[in-house]
Order: sequence, then structure tokens, then C-alpha cells
Amino acid sequence: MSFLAGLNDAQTRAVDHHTGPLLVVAGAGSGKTKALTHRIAHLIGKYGTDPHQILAVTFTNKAAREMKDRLELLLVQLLAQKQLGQSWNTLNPSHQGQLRNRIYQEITKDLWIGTFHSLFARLLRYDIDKFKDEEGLKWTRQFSIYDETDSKNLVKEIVTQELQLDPKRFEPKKLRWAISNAKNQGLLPPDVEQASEGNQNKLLAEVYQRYRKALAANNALDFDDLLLLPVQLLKQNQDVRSYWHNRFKHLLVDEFQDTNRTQYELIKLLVTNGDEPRKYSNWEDRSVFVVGDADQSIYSFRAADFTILMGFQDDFGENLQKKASNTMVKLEENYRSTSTILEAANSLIENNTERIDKILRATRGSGELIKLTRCDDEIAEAEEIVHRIRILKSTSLEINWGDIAVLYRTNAQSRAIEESLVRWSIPYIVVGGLRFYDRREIKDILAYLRLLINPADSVSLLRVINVPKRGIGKTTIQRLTDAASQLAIPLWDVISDSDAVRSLGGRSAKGILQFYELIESLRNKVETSNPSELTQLVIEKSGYLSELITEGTDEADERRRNLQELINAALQYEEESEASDLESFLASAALASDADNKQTNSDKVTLMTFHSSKGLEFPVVFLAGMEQGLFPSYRSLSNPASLEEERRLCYVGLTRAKERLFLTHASERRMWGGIREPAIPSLFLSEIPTELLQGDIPHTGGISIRRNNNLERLTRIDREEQEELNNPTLRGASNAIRRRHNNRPGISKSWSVGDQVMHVNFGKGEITHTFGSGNKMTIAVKFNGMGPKILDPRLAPIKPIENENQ
DNA sequence: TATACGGGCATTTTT
DNA sequence: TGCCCGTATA
Repeated sequence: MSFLAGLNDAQTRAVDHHTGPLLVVAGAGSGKTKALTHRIAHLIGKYGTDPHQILAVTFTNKAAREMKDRLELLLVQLLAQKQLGQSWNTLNPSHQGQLRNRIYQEITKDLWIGTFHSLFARLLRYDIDKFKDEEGLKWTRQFSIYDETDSKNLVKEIVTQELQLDPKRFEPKKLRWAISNAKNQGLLPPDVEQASEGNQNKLLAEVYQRYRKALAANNALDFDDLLLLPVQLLKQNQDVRSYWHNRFKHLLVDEFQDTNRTQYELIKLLVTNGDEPRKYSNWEDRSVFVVGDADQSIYSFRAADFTILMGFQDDFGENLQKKASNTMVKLEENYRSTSTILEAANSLIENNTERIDKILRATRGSGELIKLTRCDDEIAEAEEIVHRIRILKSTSLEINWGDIAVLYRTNAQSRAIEESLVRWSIPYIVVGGLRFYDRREIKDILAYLRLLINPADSVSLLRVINVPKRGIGKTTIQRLTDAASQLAIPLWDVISDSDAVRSLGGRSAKGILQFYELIESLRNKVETSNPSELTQLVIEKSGYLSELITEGTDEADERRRNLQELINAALQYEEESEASDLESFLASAALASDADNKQTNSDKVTLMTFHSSKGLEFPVVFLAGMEQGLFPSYRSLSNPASLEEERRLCYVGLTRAKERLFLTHASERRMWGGIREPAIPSLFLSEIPTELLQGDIPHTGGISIRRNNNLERLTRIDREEQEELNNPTLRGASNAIRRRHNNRPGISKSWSVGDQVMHVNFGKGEITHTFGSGNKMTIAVKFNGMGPKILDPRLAPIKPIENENQ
């Protein structure tokens, strides 16, 4: 038995690649996970690589878990064959369990498989105390990991308290985003300041600097630091760098197209020990194996950069004796989808200019046509989807609820669909949205736990000091924090000074002393108890549980159930992982995503965003909300690069489907505040060849952003009408006739980009984009003091304002 | 110190 | 529309 059996030529070349760099360009559904798992098994089984020397990076925790599972299965099959001369399936279950446990103990336990964030958090737990920032900032192994909310609050505090600025003018959220962006590109505060002369950057650098200091004071890191600090550490400390370089001989990176600069820096540091990659030549016992598909790069908003993938061969190629073609393998055979679905995806993605040429070749039959439906509004759309689901379920016995996925651009779209599913009693789960670990009660308990191991963590301390209520109010807290900042010591040190606390007097002093004793007594148990026991202790001793019991409402009961679930999560963590200390459990909680919790075997319809669907596949897929301004999103319309990213996102959506694909769009959608926005079909729909579609083919033939040119518009309409008349079965000629009437000069005014308009409610505004043409035309208008609005010029209460200059 | 109320604002996408 | 945050009031 060999791990190369059952692979195609390209897959074999990838898996059998031993040392040196290799880029695997792997199209959707081309078996890249197979290539990755087989490669690891092959390295261990054939080349005798020590599992301890392998580092594999996946995009989600769930993918990591699955990879480990599949790998175990492969290895256990080999073991059964070698040792017992028997195939795995024929062994009895207890025997199977035994072998599996052996594989776990001897091999998979030692593998480092995980996301960039979890792997490098792990690395930091070993070596962070060897790091000292240029500013002298330091952290310890007990560091806390702050989530997005914690980070944002910290930035807010800096803006309002330290710098005394108006948070409306200097939005913490935007500043936090800018800092994150800088970190993901490997920039430090001085780099940001130098980036340009403007005051904007000066302020950003100032906030960034203070933020970093504040994190260090709390002995805390944000998500981005989990990547940036290791880069700094590996650059700074040669011993540390050499250690990890020698330790990890074989690196594998999945979803390489969504790697950012900082992550790439980490890979390079580990692989070449700090040498220039092009000049690096000690490849005899090591490899770097990256797998990705530039067409599926969908995370540039968090600084992912697919040009890293496109430049990989160039970066690593020069000094190799082998030809550059030996540093790339393309997997283009698709085993997932019908040829109809693939053709649609291929046609769509060809509209992008920045790509590595690659086409997915079908290995399956053509299957059914893609069904396209226009609906009146988002409620009708939801009903349509659920209606289709019910028909499918009742006519095809082989389809289970779990085979069906509904994908959409924004989380908010799930609501209407959920309501319809509930109405028809169809089981479903929503992936994404509110994470389990983001629930209030969970965050509270986790904050207690963080405080136990990291006393410097004032953010966590402040979160729980009066939860449940201990009579410690705002004024008292202000006094304590003032004292801490004046003395430049952690808040905890102020609280532990009982004399100082007593001087505060009365009620609040009592509360603080009580809190102090609670934390101290729990802290004494950290060494001797495991995470689940500690979680339970915190829930009980803090008074959190009794408060919920007293409350007795449905909501309180729900919270109690969630807390129970948290204890279960800790138990599960202890079972599954090698290191079961509290620090690691908290790290895994901080880095878990909602998608990680999704159970693959539950028989429920899955609802999620296009982004969350990456890497998954379903026999039946619905893509909802295929409308201009929603998907592609409004913000991408003015920027060609973002539009291409939206198109890639659409490509990802289409290629999730194995058998059947349904696309829906609404003619009107209630966005927020109950305002109904007219909606026109997505540009992407027009990029799918009509012969692959069935149903309400859009009239617009090709909506694109352009300056509104009358001549072009007219010729366009003529062509559309012609098509329409040639194809009466699909949508009847009456539309065309009606349109001709509506399109009389005088009724349909011409609107162009740059025109000034007056709106009854919003006031004066300027047209920034026009979409579509004729009576299907929509315009985007930017009004003073508010975001852009998409309006139907025939319905909206607007008047043109004559331009004085003309 | 805790709560109730109302104004203002929000929707991309996530480790 | 519903959620979050700040302010008024017991």
C-alpha cells in the first residue's frame, strides 16, 4: 500500500515532492486537502520524516481537526496492512481503537497543525519572554489574547481618556482597523508615521503606539500581534530563530492565496532562517509546500495578498537547479461539481484580469441547469428558497437537510431566510454571526479565568469586578483606575493593597476586598485543577450562577445552559489536546470561530456567508441576494480591484455546489430602517452563459459601472430588446413593449455621474455612480453627512440641480 | 449606585 | 427596524 495510490498525475507529483519549495495551484474541488494529507503521510511513511518536524498551516481550526482525522485514518490503514496484513475495515472496533490510539500517541500528537494564529500563539507560549520590543515593552507567557471588542474598547479609551479627543471625529473602530492593517503588513508605529507626512498618519502612529503600550501593560496581545510579535522575535533573536528553523523541516500552507505579508514573513523566517529566499540553498532536508488558488482569494480586507502566491516561484526559484516549472504543480481536474456548474464558474472568473491562467476541467456529467429566480423582495426570496428546498426534499429521497446550503453576502440576510425556515419547520443552523465565545456570560467567565493567570489584565478585571453586582460603582472604579495610572502600576496591585482600599471607605471597600479574596482563593487552585474544574469553580464561587438562578427568567436559564456548555467545551478540550493547561484552553477559546463548532454530521440546512463557505461543499447550493450593490457589494462598485475580489467570492460560492445550484435575486430589498431599496440583478449573473441558466434570465445583459452615455445606453437597449424578442419563451415580449413606453424621452430623464440633485428628505447630493440603463437604471447618490444611497430616479423624490458653471 | 428611557445610528466579509 | 450608548432620575 502506498500513499500515492488513487492519485492523478498532478496530485502524485505534489505528494511525492520531497525537498525544496513547491507551489501547488489547486482549483476548487481538485483534491487539495487530499494532496495535503497524503503528502504528510507520505513524508512520514516513505521519507521517514519525524512528525515533530512538520508544521502545517490551515485556514480554520475545523480544517485542522479534519486534516488530523484524515491523516490518522491514512496512517492507521497503513499500520493495519503492515503489521497485521489485514485491511483496516476488517478489524474489530476495539482493535481499531487500539491502532488509532497508537497512531495518535506516536505520530499525530507531535504534529503542529493549526491556523497561523493558533500555531504562533503556541510558539509564543514557549518564547515570548525572550522578546523585548525596541520601546522596551515586554510580555510573559501568561499573556491574554484580546478579541476585536476588547481591542476596540482599548483604542476607544486611548482616544477619549488619554488623548481627550472626540470619538465621533476620530472613530475608534476605524483607528483599530487601521492599526490592524498596519500590523498585518508588518508595520510598527514609526513605520506608520513615516508612511506619509499628513497629520492623519501622525495621529494614527500616536494611537498605535499608545495602544501597543496599553496591551503590554495588560500583558495582552490582539489577534494581529500573534503574528507580528513572532516576526519581531524571530528577527531579533538568532537562537530562537535557529531553534524553530531546525525544528520545522517541512512546512505546508493551505489556502496560501489568503496569506498576508506578516504571515509570509513568518514562513520565510522559518524556512530560510532569515536568509534571502532567493539565495537560500540548503534544501537537502527541508521543504516548503504551499497550496492555493488565486481565484479564491477573498480576504484582502484583512490584508491578505494573493500576489504573494503569484510571486512565490520568483521568490524561491532562482537558486534552484531544477527548472522553475518544477516548483509549480497545477491541479485542474475537478471532482466535485457537474460540468454545468464548472462552466458557469469558469466563464465568470474569466472576467478577472489578475490571475494565474487556470481552468477547471470537469470529470463529471453536465447535470442540471442552474436555476435563476427573480423575486419581489427579500421575503419572497426567502419563501422561494424554502419552497424549492421542500420540493427537493420531497421529490429526491437521497437528499438530506444537511446536503443543502444557503449562501449570502452579509450576515443580516439570514434573518428573512430563517423566518421562512421556521415557518415550515425545517431544521437549520446559521454559521457565523454571534460566536459562542462572544456571548456575554461566556466572556464574563473567560475574563475571570484570564484574570486568574494574568493579574496584569486590567481589561478583564474591569469587566468582572462588579459582575455579579458587588456594589462597586462607576465612581469607585474611576478612583481605582486613577490611582493605578498615577502610580503606573496594574489595577490589580491597587486592589491588593488592602489599606489603600479601606481608605476608600464604606460599601465599595467591602465589595473590593471581597472580590480580591475571591480571585486570590481561585488563583490558588490554578496549579492543581484543570480548565473544566476551574471554569466550574469560577461560575459557582463568583456568585454568577446564584444570580442567574435568582433571576429565573428564560433568558437567565439560557445563560445557565451556555455556561454548562462552556464547562463541556473545557472538558472536550482536555480530552482532545495534549496540553490541557488553562492558558492553552483560553487561547483556543479566543481563537475559535463559530464555523469551528459546526458539526459536519448534523442533518440541518446550513446558512452562512460566502466567506464562511470557503473549503466546504454541498450537493445543493442556493446563492441568495444576487443583486447589484449587495453582491457585488456597494463599496466594491467604484474600485476595480475590489470588484474582482467580489467576483472571486462569487466564484467560491458557485464552486461549492456539487449537483444543483440555485441563484435568486429580489427586485426590491428592505435594507435597514424599513427603507425599501430597488435592486437590479447582479453583474455576475450576466457573466454566466445564458445557455447554462434556466428561469428568469436578467434583461440587463451586462450591468457595469460607466459614465452614463446616452448613445451607448440606446444601443444597449436596442440590443437587449432584440434578444428579448428572439427569445420569447423565456420572458415574454410584453416587458420589452412596456419598457419602450416607459422609456419615452421626458419621462426617463438622463442622469450622469457628477450631477447634483436635491432630495426631499436628504437634501443636496451628488451622483457617484449609475447602474443599468433605461427604466432599469439606478443611481447612487452621496448626500451630505450620510452614506451613499442607491435610488431609483423614477421613484425617489429628487430633482436635478442645474450646474452654475454651465 | 442602579435602572429606565430615548436618541442616534447601522450592514460587508473574519482569524 | 433593533441595538448600543449616554443621560436623567429614584
